Amino acid sequence: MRWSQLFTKTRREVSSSEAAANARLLIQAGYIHKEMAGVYAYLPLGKRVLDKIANIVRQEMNGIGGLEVQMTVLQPKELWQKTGRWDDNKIDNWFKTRLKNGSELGVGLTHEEPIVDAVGEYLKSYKDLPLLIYQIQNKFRNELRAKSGLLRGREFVMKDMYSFAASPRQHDEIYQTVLEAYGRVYARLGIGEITFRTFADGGIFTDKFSDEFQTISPVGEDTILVDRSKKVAVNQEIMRSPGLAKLGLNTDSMENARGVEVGNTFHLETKYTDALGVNFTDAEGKQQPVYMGCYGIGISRLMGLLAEHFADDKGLSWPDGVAPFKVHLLSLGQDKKIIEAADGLYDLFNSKQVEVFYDDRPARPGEKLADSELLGIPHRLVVGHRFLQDGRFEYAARRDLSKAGLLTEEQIFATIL
RNA sequence: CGGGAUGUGGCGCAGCUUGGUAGCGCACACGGCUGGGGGCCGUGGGGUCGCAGGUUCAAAUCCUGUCAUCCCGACCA
Repeated sequence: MRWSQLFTKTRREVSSSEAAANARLLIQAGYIHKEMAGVYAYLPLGKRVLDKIANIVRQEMNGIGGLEVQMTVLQPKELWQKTGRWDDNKIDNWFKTRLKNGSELGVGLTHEEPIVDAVGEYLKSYKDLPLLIYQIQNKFRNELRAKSGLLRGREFVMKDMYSFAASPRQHDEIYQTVLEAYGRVYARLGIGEITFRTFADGGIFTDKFSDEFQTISPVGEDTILVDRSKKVAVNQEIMRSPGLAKLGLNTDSMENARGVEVGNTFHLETKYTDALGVNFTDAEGKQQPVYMGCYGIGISRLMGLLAEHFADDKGLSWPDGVAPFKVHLLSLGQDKKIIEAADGLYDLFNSKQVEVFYDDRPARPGEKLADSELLGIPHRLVVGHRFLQDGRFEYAARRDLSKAGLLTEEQIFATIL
Protein backbone atom coordinates (compact mmCIF):
# COMPACT_ATOMS: atom_id res chain seq x y z
CA MET A 1 0.00 0.00 0.00
CA ARG A 2 1.11 3.51 -0.78
CA TRP A 3 0.63 6.15 1.85
CA SER A 4 -0.73 8.44 -0.85
CA GLN A 5 -3.70 6.06 -1.11
CA LEU A 6 -4.35 6.15 2.58
CA PHE A 7 -6.73 8.67 4.07
CA THR A 8 -5.38 8.56 7.59
CA LYS A 9 -2.68 10.85 8.85
CA THR A 10 -0.49 10.87 11.88
CA ARG A 11 -0.88 13.68 14.34
CA ARG A 12 1.35 15.58 16.65
CA GLU A 13 -1.14 15.69 19.46
CA VAL A 14 -3.89 13.53 20.83
CA SER A 15 -6.97 14.60 22.75
CA SER A 16 -6.37 14.84 26.45
CA SER A 17 -9.71 13.14 26.95
CA GLU A 18 -8.01 9.91 25.95
CA ALA A 19 -5.65 8.95 28.73
CA ALA A 20 -4.70 5.35 28.01
CA ALA A 21 -1.31 5.03 26.35
CA ASN A 22 -2.46 2.28 23.99
CA ALA A 23 -5.34 4.32 22.62
CA ARG A 24 -3.30 7.51 22.46
CA LEU A 25 -0.60 5.85 20.37
CA LEU A 26 -3.08 4.12 18.09
CA ILE A 27 -5.03 7.34 17.58
CA GLN A 28 -1.89 9.37 17.02
CA ALA A 29 -0.73 6.93 14.37
CA GLY A 30 -4.16 6.77 12.73
CA TYR A 31 -4.88 3.12 13.50
CA ILE A 32 -8.15 3.65 15.32
CA HIS A 33 -10.91 6.21 15.70
CA LYS A 34 -12.67 6.76 18.96
CA GLU A 35 -16.40 6.69 18.48
CA MET A 36 -17.30 7.07 22.14
CA ALA A 37 -16.09 5.85 25.50
CA GLY A 38 -15.05 2.23 25.12
CA VAL A 39 -16.01 2.05 21.46
CA TYR A 40 -13.37 2.31 18.77
CA ALA A 41 -13.40 1.99 14.99
CA TYR A 42 -10.49 0.31 13.25
CA LEU A 43 -9.06 2.33 10.37
CA PRO A 44 -7.08 0.69 7.53
CA LEU A 45 -3.84 0.19 9.45
CA GLY A 46 -5.63 -0.81 12.63
CA LYS A 47 -7.88 -3.20 10.79
CA ARG A 48 -4.83 -4.96 9.40
CA VAL A 49 -3.37 -5.40 12.88
CA LEU A 50 -6.66 -6.61 14.30
CA ASP A 51 -6.96 -9.13 11.48
CA LYS A 52 -3.39 -10.31 11.98
CA ILE A 53 -4.09 -11.05 15.63
CA ALA A 54 -7.39 -12.72 14.79
CA ASN A 55 -5.70 -14.86 12.16
CA ILE A 56 -3.04 -16.11 14.54
CA VAL A 57 -5.78 -17.12 16.95
CA ARG A 58 -7.79 -18.62 14.09
CA GLN A 59 -4.85 -20.71 12.90
CA GLU A 60 -4.23 -22.11 16.36
CA MET A 61 -7.88 -22.88 16.96
CA ASN A 62 -8.15 -24.56 13.58
CA GLY A 63 -5.00 -26.44 14.44
CA ILE A 64 -6.69 -28.24 17.33
CA GLY A 65 -9.81 -28.97 15.35
CA GLY A 66 -11.82 -25.88 16.07
CA LEU A 67 -14.65 -25.07 13.67
CA GLU A 68 -15.37 -21.42 13.08
CA VAL A 69 -18.91 -20.12 13.04
CA GLN A 70 -20.52 -16.72 13.04
CA MET A 71 -23.27 -16.31 15.57
CA THR A 72 -25.89 -13.61 15.78
CA VAL A 73 -25.69 -10.37 17.67
CA LEU A 74 -29.44 -10.30 18.23
CA GLN A 75 -30.58 -12.99 20.61
CA PRO A 76 -34.02 -14.07 21.75
CA LYS A 77 -35.01 -13.64 25.35
CA GLU A 78 -36.62 -17.08 25.58
CA LEU A 79 -33.33 -18.87 25.04
CA TRP A 80 -31.68 -17.05 27.90
CA GLN A 81 -34.60 -17.56 30.20
CA LYS A 82 -34.04 -21.30 29.92
CA THR A 83 -30.69 -20.96 31.65
CA GLY A 84 -31.90 -18.28 34.03
CA ARG A 85 -29.50 -15.69 32.71
CA TRP A 86 -31.95 -13.21 31.21
CA ASP A 87 -32.48 -11.69 34.64
CA ASP A 88 -30.65 -8.39 35.04
CA ASN A 89 -29.67 -9.48 38.50
CA LYS A 90 -27.72 -12.35 36.96
CA ILE A 91 -26.11 -10.39 34.16
CA ASP A 92 -26.24 -6.68 34.66
CA ASN A 93 -24.17 -5.45 31.75
CA TRP A 94 -26.40 -6.45 28.86
CA PHE A 95 -27.44 -4.19 26.10
CA LYS A 96 -31.03 -5.11 25.45
CA THR A 97 -33.38 -3.87 22.80
CA ARG A 98 -36.84 -4.57 21.39
CA LEU A 99 -38.47 -5.55 18.16
CA LYS A 100 -41.14 -3.22 16.79
CA ASN A 101 -43.73 -5.63 18.14
CA GLY A 102 -42.34 -5.23 21.63
CA SER A 103 -40.42 -8.51 21.96
CA GLU A 104 -37.29 -8.14 24.01
CA LEU A 105 -33.92 -9.05 22.53
CA GLY A 106 -30.43 -9.30 23.89
CA VAL A 107 -27.40 -7.84 22.14
CA GLY A 108 -24.70 -10.49 22.18
CA LEU A 109 -22.28 -10.27 25.07
CA THR A 110 -21.46 -13.98 25.06
CA HIS A 111 -22.84 -16.94 23.16
CA GLU A 112 -23.14 -20.03 25.34
CA GLU A 113 -26.90 -20.28 24.95
CA PRO A 114 -27.10 -19.68 21.18
CA ILE A 115 -24.19 -22.02 20.49
CA VAL A 116 -25.66 -24.82 22.56
CA ASP A 117 -29.01 -24.25 20.95
CA ALA A 118 -27.57 -24.44 17.45
CA VAL A 119 -25.21 -27.34 18.09
CA GLY A 120 -27.89 -29.26 19.93
CA GLU A 121 -29.81 -29.68 16.71
CA TYR A 122 -27.03 -31.90 15.39
CA LEU A 123 -25.40 -33.33 18.47
CA LYS A 124 -27.14 -36.65 19.06
CA SER A 125 -24.59 -39.45 19.38
CA TYR A 126 -21.34 -40.16 21.19
CA LYS A 127 -19.93 -40.38 17.65
CA ASP A 128 -20.52 -36.63 17.31
CA LEU A 129 -18.20 -35.85 20.22
CA PRO A 130 -15.94 -34.16 21.04
CA LEU A 131 -16.67 -30.86 19.32
CA LEU A 132 -14.87 -27.53 19.32
CA ILE A 133 -16.76 -24.54 17.95
CA TYR A 134 -15.50 -21.00 17.94
CA GLN A 135 -16.33 -17.52 16.78
CA ILE A 136 -14.40 -14.29 16.36
CA GLN A 137 -16.90 -11.47 16.65
CA ASN A 138 -17.81 -8.16 18.13
CA LYS A 139 -19.35 -8.48 21.54
CA PHE A 140 -21.12 -5.88 23.58
CA ARG A 141 -21.07 -5.21 27.28
CA ASN A 142 -22.70 -2.31 29.00
CA GLU A 143 -19.78 -1.60 31.28
CA LEU A 144 -20.48 0.96 33.95
CA ARG A 145 -17.09 2.38 33.26
CA ALA A 146 -15.12 1.79 30.10
CA LYS A 147 -11.44 2.46 30.60
CA SER A 148 -7.90 1.92 29.47
CA GLY A 149 -8.51 2.35 25.76
CA LEU A 150 -8.86 -0.98 24.00
CA LEU A 151 -8.35 -2.92 27.22
CA ARG A 152 -11.89 -2.54 28.50
CA GLY A 153 -14.46 -1.52 25.96
CA ARG A 154 -18.19 -1.69 25.58
CA GLU A 155 -17.85 -3.08 22.07
CA PHE A 156 -14.88 -5.33 21.48
CA VAL A 157 -13.63 -8.17 19.32
CA MET A 158 -13.48 -11.49 21.04
CA LYS A 159 -12.67 -15.06 20.15
CA ASP A 160 -14.89 -17.41 22.10
CA MET A 161 -14.63 -21.16 21.73
CA TYR A 162 -16.98 -23.74 23.20
CA SER A 163 -16.12 -27.38 23.67
CA PHE A 164 -18.54 -30.28 23.92
CA ALA A 165 -17.41 -33.56 25.44
CA ALA A 166 -18.94 -36.94 26.21
CA SER A 167 -17.41 -37.25 29.65
CA PRO A 168 -15.44 -35.30 32.25
CA ARG A 169 -12.34 -37.15 31.11
CA GLN A 170 -12.85 -36.24 27.48
CA HIS A 171 -13.50 -32.69 28.56
CA ASP A 172 -10.24 -32.56 30.48
CA GLU A 173 -8.32 -33.77 27.45
CA ILE A 174 -9.82 -31.08 25.27
CA TYR A 175 -9.27 -28.47 27.92
CA GLN A 176 -5.60 -29.36 28.09
CA THR A 177 -5.30 -29.16 24.32
CA VAL A 178 -6.83 -25.70 24.34
CA LEU A 179 -4.46 -24.51 27.05
CA GLU A 180 -1.53 -25.59 24.93
CA ALA A 181 -2.93 -23.81 21.89
CA TYR A 182 -3.33 -20.68 23.98
CA GLY A 183 0.31 -20.85 24.92
CA ARG A 184 1.23 -20.96 21.24
CA VAL A 185 -0.98 -17.94 20.51
CA TYR A 186 0.76 -15.77 23.07
CA ALA A 187 4.17 -16.95 21.98
CA ARG A 188 3.40 -16.01 18.39
CA LEU A 189 2.21 -12.61 19.53
CA GLY A 190 5.56 -11.99 21.16
CA ILE A 191 4.26 -12.00 24.72
CA GLY A 192 4.89 -15.63 25.60
CA GLU A 193 7.55 -14.78 28.12
CA ILE A 194 5.37 -12.42 30.10
CA THR A 195 2.08 -14.28 29.85
CA PHE A 196 1.19 -16.76 32.57
CA ARG A 197 -1.44 -19.38 33.01
CA THR A 198 -3.18 -18.06 36.10
CA PHE A 199 -5.50 -19.92 38.41
CA ALA A 200 -8.62 -17.90 38.99
CA ASP A 201 -12.12 -18.16 40.29
CA GLY A 202 -14.03 -20.77 38.31
CA GLY A 203 -17.38 -19.07 38.37
CA ILE A 204 -20.61 -20.41 39.72
CA PHE A 205 -20.84 -23.70 37.81
CA THR A 206 -17.88 -25.62 39.11
CA ASP A 207 -15.60 -26.04 42.06
CA LYS A 208 -12.64 -26.17 39.71
CA PHE A 209 -10.54 -23.12 39.14
CA SER A 210 -10.75 -21.43 35.81
CA ASP A 211 -7.57 -20.54 33.99
CA GLU A 212 -6.78 -17.02 33.02
CA PHE A 213 -3.91 -16.02 30.86
CA GLN A 214 -2.44 -12.93 32.42
CA THR A 215 0.15 -10.78 30.71
CA ILE A 216 2.30 -8.86 33.13
CA SER A 217 1.84 -5.16 32.53
CA PRO A 218 1.72 -2.03 34.66
CA VAL A 219 -1.67 -1.23 33.15
CA GLY A 220 -3.14 -4.55 34.24
CA GLU A 221 -6.36 -4.49 36.22
CA ASP A 222 -5.71 -7.73 38.06
CA THR A 223 -3.30 -8.46 40.84
CA ILE A 224 -1.58 -11.80 40.44
CA LEU A 225 1.15 -13.82 42.12
CA VAL A 226 3.67 -15.19 39.67
CA ASP A 227 6.05 -18.14 39.83
CA ARG A 228 8.32 -17.59 36.84
CA SER A 229 10.18 -20.87 37.20
CA LYS A 230 6.98 -22.91 37.12
CA LYS A 231 5.48 -20.53 34.54
CA VAL A 232 2.23 -20.20 36.47
CA ALA A 233 0.43 -17.56 38.45
CA VAL A 234 -2.46 -17.21 40.85
CA ASN A 235 -5.07 -14.50 40.75
CA GLN A 236 -5.28 -12.73 44.07
CA GLU A 237 -9.04 -13.28 44.01
CA ILE A 238 -8.56 -16.93 45.01
CA MET A 239 -6.08 -16.38 47.80
CA ARG A 240 -8.64 -17.42 50.35
CA SER A 241 -10.05 -20.26 48.32
CA PRO A 242 -9.99 -23.69 50.01
CA GLY A 243 -8.74 -25.30 46.81
CA LEU A 244 -5.59 -23.22 46.73
CA ALA A 245 -3.53 -25.66 48.76
CA LYS A 246 -4.04 -28.41 46.17
CA LEU A 247 -2.11 -26.40 43.60
CA GLY A 248 1.14 -27.09 45.39
CA LEU A 249 2.37 -23.54 45.06
CA ASN A 250 4.16 -21.55 47.70
CA THR A 251 2.30 -18.29 47.37
CA ASP A 252 4.45 -16.64 50.03
CA SER A 253 7.47 -16.66 47.75
CA MET A 254 5.64 -15.70 44.57
CA GLU A 255 6.15 -12.41 42.81
CA ASN A 256 3.44 -9.79 43.02
CA ALA A 257 2.47 -8.35 39.65
CA ARG A 258 -0.23 -6.57 37.69
CA GLY A 259 -1.75 -8.55 34.87
CA VAL A 260 -3.91 -7.94 31.82
CA GLU A 261 -6.31 -10.82 31.32
CA VAL A 262 -5.72 -11.81 27.71
CA GLY A 263 -7.55 -15.10 27.91
CA ASN A 264 -9.86 -17.06 30.16
CA THR A 265 -10.94 -20.68 30.03
CA PHE A 266 -13.80 -22.14 32.04
CA HIS A 267 -15.18 -25.52 32.93
CA LEU A 268 -18.91 -25.23 32.37
CA GLU A 269 -19.77 -28.81 33.34
CA THR A 270 -23.30 -29.61 32.09
CA LYS A 271 -24.90 -26.34 33.17
CA TYR A 272 -25.91 -25.13 29.73
CA THR A 273 -26.48 -28.42 27.97
CA ASP A 274 -28.75 -29.61 30.77
CA ALA A 275 -30.71 -26.37 30.84
CA LEU A 276 -31.21 -26.43 27.09
CA GLY A 277 -31.92 -30.14 26.92
CA VAL A 278 -28.90 -31.14 24.89
CA ASN A 279 -27.59 -34.64 25.52
CA PHE A 280 -26.38 -37.57 23.49
CA THR A 281 -26.91 -41.30 23.14
CA ASP A 282 -24.01 -43.43 24.26
CA ALA A 283 -22.88 -46.77 22.83
CA GLU A 284 -25.36 -48.54 25.07
CA GLY A 285 -28.23 -46.44 23.85
CA LYS A 286 -28.51 -44.40 27.04
CA GLN A 287 -28.95 -40.66 27.23
CA GLN A 288 -25.87 -38.93 28.65
CA PRO A 289 -25.07 -35.33 29.58
CA VAL A 290 -22.70 -33.18 27.53
CA TYR A 291 -19.75 -31.55 29.29
CA MET A 292 -18.78 -28.10 28.13
CA GLY A 293 -15.91 -25.72 28.39
CA CYS A 294 -15.59 -22.17 27.11
CA TYR A 295 -12.46 -20.36 26.11
CA GLY A 296 -12.09 -16.65 25.44
CA ILE A 297 -9.38 -14.49 23.98
CA GLY A 298 -9.89 -10.75 23.70
CA ILE A 299 -8.64 -9.89 20.23
CA SER A 300 -9.04 -6.13 20.48
CA ARG A 301 -7.79 -6.17 24.05
CA LEU A 302 -4.66 -7.94 22.81
CA MET A 303 -4.18 -5.23 20.22
CA GLY A 304 -4.31 -2.63 22.96
CA LEU A 305 -1.91 -4.59 25.10
CA LEU A 306 0.54 -5.10 22.25
CA ALA A 307 0.39 -1.41 21.36
CA GLU A 308 1.04 -0.50 24.95
CA HIS A 309 3.77 -3.05 25.53
CA PHE A 310 5.68 -2.76 22.28
CA ALA A 311 6.24 0.96 22.21
CA ASP A 312 8.93 3.46 23.05
CA ASP A 313 9.24 7.22 23.13
CA LYS A 314 9.13 7.32 19.33
CA GLY A 315 5.93 5.35 18.94
CA LEU A 316 4.62 1.87 18.25
CA SER A 317 6.85 -1.11 17.58
CA TRP A 318 4.82 -4.11 16.47
CA PRO A 319 6.02 -7.70 16.68
CA ASP A 320 6.55 -9.19 13.21
CA GLY A 321 3.46 -11.35 13.35
CA VAL A 322 0.95 -8.58 13.92
CA ALA A 323 2.49 -5.54 12.23
CA PRO A 324 0.20 -4.06 9.57
CA PHE A 325 3.04 -4.46 7.07
CA LYS A 326 6.39 -6.13 7.14
CA VAL A 327 8.38 -3.40 5.43
CA HIS A 328 8.09 0.37 5.63
CA LEU A 329 9.63 1.74 2.47
CA LEU A 330 10.21 5.43 2.16
CA SER A 331 11.75 7.76 -0.33
CA LEU A 332 13.64 10.81 0.87
CA GLY A 333 13.99 13.67 -1.54
CA GLN A 334 12.37 14.49 -4.83
CA ASP A 335 15.20 13.31 -7.09
CA LYS A 336 13.74 11.36 -10.00
CA LYS A 337 16.23 8.54 -9.59
CA ILE A 338 15.22 8.12 -5.96
CA ILE A 339 11.53 8.03 -6.81
CA GLU A 340 12.12 5.57 -9.62
CA ALA A 341 14.19 3.31 -7.39
CA ALA A 342 11.63 3.42 -4.60
CA ASP A 343 8.79 2.74 -7.02
CA GLY A 344 10.77 -0.18 -8.41
CA LEU A 345 11.46 -1.63 -5.00
CA TYR A 346 7.81 -1.24 -4.09
CA ASP A 347 6.77 -3.19 -7.17
CA LEU A 348 9.37 -5.82 -6.44
CA PHE A 349 8.11 -6.35 -2.89
CA ASN A 350 4.57 -6.65 -4.14
CA SER A 351 5.56 -9.13 -6.82
CA LYS A 352 7.22 -11.23 -4.13
CA GLN A 353 4.15 -10.93 -1.89
CA VAL A 354 6.05 -9.03 0.78
CA GLU A 355 3.67 -6.78 2.66
CA VAL A 356 5.06 -3.33 2.08
CA PHE A 357 3.93 0.11 3.14
CA TYR A 358 5.39 2.74 0.86
CA ASP A 359 5.59 6.31 2.08
CA ASP A 360 5.54 8.00 -1.31
CA ARG A 361 4.38 11.36 0.03
CA PRO A 362 6.35 14.38 -1.07
CA ALA A 363 6.94 15.20 2.57
CA ARG A 364 10.10 16.30 4.28
CA PRO A 365 12.59 13.70 5.51
CA GLY A 366 12.13 14.45 9.17
CA GLU A 367 8.42 13.97 8.99
CA LYS A 368 8.66 10.72 7.04
CA LEU A 369 11.26 9.24 9.36
CA ALA A 370 9.36 10.26 12.47
CA ASP A 371 6.17 8.81 11.04
CA SER A 372 7.86 5.54 10.24
CA GLU A 373 8.86 5.24 13.88
CA LEU A 374 5.39 6.17 15.08
CA LEU A 375 3.71 3.56 12.87
CA GLY A 376 6.04 0.88 14.19
CA ILE A 377 6.44 -1.36 11.14
CA PRO A 378 9.33 -3.77 11.91
CA HIS A 379 11.60 -3.18 8.93
CA ARG A 380 12.42 0.19 7.41
CA LEU A 381 14.07 0.78 4.08
CA VAL A 382 15.06 4.27 3.01
CA VAL A 383 15.77 5.23 -0.56
CA GLY A 384 17.75 8.44 -0.35
CA HIS A 385 21.03 10.08 -1.17
CA ARG A 386 23.00 6.97 -0.32
CA PHE A 387 21.18 5.30 -3.16
CA LEU A 388 22.34 8.02 -5.51
CA GLN A 389 25.93 7.47 -4.34
CA ASP A 390 26.26 3.72 -4.51
CA GLY A 391 22.90 2.17 -5.27
CA ARG A 392 22.30 0.88 -1.76
CA PHE A 393 19.32 1.21 0.54
CA GLU A 394 19.38 2.18 4.18
CA TYR A 395 17.93 -0.47 6.41
CA ALA A 396 16.93 -0.20 10.05
CA ALA A 397 14.92 -2.46 12.31
CA ARG A 398 12.31 -0.55 14.30
CA ARG A 399 13.44 -2.31 17.45
CA ASP A 400 17.05 -1.22 16.97
CA LEU A 401 17.26 2.01 15.02
CA SER A 402 20.83 2.62 16.15
CA LYS A 403 22.08 -0.30 14.09
CA ALA A 404 21.15 1.05 10.69
CA GLY A 405 23.03 -0.39 7.73
CA LEU A 406 23.32 -0.21 3.98
CA LEU A 407 22.04 -3.04 1.85
CA THR A 408 21.94 -3.86 -1.83
CA GLU A 409 18.73 -5.13 -3.32
CA GLU A 410 20.04 -8.70 -3.18
CA GLN A 411 21.00 -8.32 0.46
CA ILE A 412 17.56 -7.07 1.36
CA PHE A 413 15.96 -10.25 0.19
CA ALA A 414 18.76 -12.42 1.52
CA THR A 415 18.99 -11.01 5.02
CA ILE A 416 15.79 -9.46 6.22
CA LEU A 417 13.04 -11.18 4.31
C1' C B 1 -23.32 3.41 40.66
C1' G B 2 -20.31 6.86 44.64
C1' G B 3 -16.30 10.62 44.53
C1' G B 4 -13.24 14.12 41.61
C1' A B 5 -12.08 16.83 37.10
C1' U B 6 -12.88 18.62 32.12
C1' G B 7 -16.08 20.29 27.67
C1' U B 8 -13.93 26.92 23.29
C1' G B 9 -12.83 25.78 14.57
C1' G B 10 -10.79 18.88 12.53
C1' C B 11 -6.78 18.35 16.76
C1' G B 12 -4.03 20.67 21.01
C1' C B 13 -4.82 24.95 24.03
C1' A B 14 -5.45 30.31 26.07
C1' G B 15 -9.46 33.50 27.41
C1' C B 16 -13.54 32.56 32.54
C1' U B 17 -11.11 34.85 38.74
C1' U B 18 -13.01 40.80 37.74
C1' G B 19 -19.41 39.79 32.04
C1' G B 20 -18.43 44.17 26.95
C1' U B 21 -15.88 42.96 18.92
C1' A B 22 -13.50 34.78 20.11
C1' G B 23 -7.70 34.27 19.99
C1' C B 24 -2.97 31.21 19.43
C1' G B 25 -0.39 26.70 17.62
C1' C B 26 -1.03 22.38 14.52
C1' A B 27 -3.76 20.58 10.47
C1' C B 28 -6.23 22.13 5.74
C1' A B 29 -6.17 25.30 0.70
C1' C B 30 -3.16 28.52 -2.54
C1' G B 31 1.78 30.85 -3.78
C1' G B 32 7.02 31.02 -2.92
C1' C B 33 11.73 29.44 -0.65
C1' U B 34 13.64 24.83 1.01
C1' G B 35 15.12 19.48 0.82
C1' G B 36 18.33 13.60 5.67
C1' G B 37 14.99 14.31 11.72
C1' G B 38 8.14 17.05 12.12
C1' G B 39 12.09 23.85 8.19
C1' C B 40 10.63 29.08 6.69
C1' C B 41 7.63 33.36 4.57
C1' G B 42 2.93 35.17 2.82
C1' U B 43 -2.40 34.67 1.84
C1' G B 44 -7.07 32.19 2.85
C1' G B 45 -11.33 29.20 4.56
C1' G B 46 -13.33 27.18 8.91
C1' G B 47 -16.07 28.19 15.67
C1' U B 48 -24.30 29.74 17.42
C1' C B 49 -17.62 28.64 23.15
C1' G B 50 -21.35 20.58 24.65
C1' C B 51 -26.81 21.36 25.18
C1' A B 52 -31.16 23.72 27.66
C1' G B 53 -32.98 27.20 30.87
C1' G B 54 -32.00 31.54 34.08
C1' U B 55 -29.65 36.41 35.80
C1' U B 56 -28.17 40.91 33.01
C1' C B 57 -28.58 46.51 28.75
C1' A B 58 -24.94 42.63 27.51
C1' A B 59 -22.92 35.69 28.98
C1' A B 60 -17.44 31.55 26.46
C1' U B 61 -17.23 34.15 31.36
C1' C B 62 -22.19 34.24 36.67
C1' C B 63 -26.41 30.57 38.40
C1' U B 64 -29.40 25.92 37.71
C1' G B 65 -30.19 21.57 35.12
C1' U B 66 -28.65 18.11 31.60
C1' C B 67 -25.43 15.36 28.28
C1' A B 68 -20.54 13.79 27.15
C1' U B 69 -15.41 12.59 28.32
C1' C B 70 -11.37 11.25 31.65
C1' C B 71 -9.43 9.68 36.53
C1' C B 72 -10.12 7.00 41.52
C1' G B 73 -13.37 3.41 43.70
C1' A B 74 -17.18 -0.37 43.35
C1' C B 75 -18.61 -3.92 39.54
C1' C B 76 -16.68 -7.33 35.71
C1' A B 77 -21.68 -13.74 36.29
